[in-house]
Amino acid sequence: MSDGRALKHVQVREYVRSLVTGTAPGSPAPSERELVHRFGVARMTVRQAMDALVVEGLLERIPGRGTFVARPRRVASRVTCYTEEMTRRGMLGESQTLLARREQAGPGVARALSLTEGDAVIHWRRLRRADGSPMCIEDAYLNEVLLPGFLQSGMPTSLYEALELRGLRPTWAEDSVNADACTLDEAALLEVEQGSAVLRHSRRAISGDKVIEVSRTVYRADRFTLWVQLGQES
Amino acid sequence: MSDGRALKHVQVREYVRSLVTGTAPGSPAPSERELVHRFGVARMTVRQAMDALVVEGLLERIPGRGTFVARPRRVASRVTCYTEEMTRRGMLGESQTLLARREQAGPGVARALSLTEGDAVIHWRRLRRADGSPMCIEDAYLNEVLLPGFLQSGMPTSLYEALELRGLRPTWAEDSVNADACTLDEAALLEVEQGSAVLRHSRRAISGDKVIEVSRTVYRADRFTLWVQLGQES
DNA sequence: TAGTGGTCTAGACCACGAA
DNA sequence: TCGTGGTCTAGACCACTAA
Repeated sequence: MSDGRALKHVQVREYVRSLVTGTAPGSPAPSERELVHRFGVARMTVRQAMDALVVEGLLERIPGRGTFVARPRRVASRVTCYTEEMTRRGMLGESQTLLARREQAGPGVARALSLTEGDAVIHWRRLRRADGSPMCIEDAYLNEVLLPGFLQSGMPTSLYEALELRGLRPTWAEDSVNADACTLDEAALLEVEQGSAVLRHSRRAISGDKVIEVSRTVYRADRFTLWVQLGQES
Repeated sequence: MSDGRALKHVQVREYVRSLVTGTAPGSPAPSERELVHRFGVARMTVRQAMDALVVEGLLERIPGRGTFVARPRRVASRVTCYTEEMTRRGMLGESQTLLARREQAGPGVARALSLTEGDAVIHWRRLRRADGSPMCIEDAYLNEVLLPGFLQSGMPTSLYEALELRGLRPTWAEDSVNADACTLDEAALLEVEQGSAVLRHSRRAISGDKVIEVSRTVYRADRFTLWVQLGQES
């Protein structure tokens, strides 16, 4: 409404959105014919606007009754990094860089990053704390070609936020998780006894067609439980 | 085309779907005007058909160029049960029921199943094998009200397939995973040493608004790695 | 310039739900 | 019976792409 240049179906869509956001699921939206009169447009235009909101999951059509605010969809877990995850848990996440350098990809990392063995990668190893105590050790490998000058620009606090600025925030990830006993070195860094239970987490983080980040993280089992929401539903 | 009673936009949609399924991403779909002539329908009807395929992720429109087969979307992990998961891994999954009975829900299970403490639940405890060796011990709790006669009808091979027959297949789940050392009892059943690393997995499986199943599973860490795909992309 | 998808009109008839 | 969404028509003009 505020922009006369806007497409009509966009005007109608945003008008309806502004009406229904915040209202309870089940609340009625304006009828299509009512919007036709209000905006002086054809009914197909109104339907185009409403279709978008239905696909978006905001509205729900019930034939013979009307259009109503849909109950919010349950949505699969978002791909987050450690910093975001700890913030979500209400803990203070800190990182201590143990290693940050350019390396030549070994066979495993090369395959995971869809590179060739020997290609340049950024290896970033961090001890991560939550509320002051050790939580995990993370080894992240990044495709250097996609991140020119990354090492020189100073390491960011949140990797994924830094990637977002470059339009490379991962929107999809392949994760694997298993249990193990920690090694002597890990025990020292995590401040637990050797052989304590740990959660090993591997990730391939992807944005578009590109594998952005590959990481292996070892979590203290006494401090960390992984949470996942699966599937997609109405 | 085979059914003259079918809605026109459905006819067009399924005709286009049959044309493009199996063809490589980037292959052109028929143009909208071509379909108008072929089916003798209005262009809006064709657009309705194509819109559905675009929303579905099968097609991709490029203004000024045409409509093309989209590259398949990466999709978040489906909610699967043990039987399906082992089949997917190419292993033979077997189960030995250790316990299957009606119980009164304790406080934890009641809350997880959105019931009241003392409500009737089905408790099903199984030792699960893969290719003959122990893989995990699973304790599943089901809302008895949703599954009348479930215990009497004989326990199914695949829980989720059985639920599907009743229209209660979980399409969404909240999972949590952590690492631990196994207890003496668990060690005996899993045929590992006491204190061996295990993966503890909890699930709340949901269909629609209803919590269908709550389970706690302890996996042998030497045999099991959990795989998860996160996010949703193009 | 010709073809494509994007937008839009001004009607129409239908099945279904509620009163 | 009346209002709702579902389907459908037969056009129109636009911006963009490719030849």
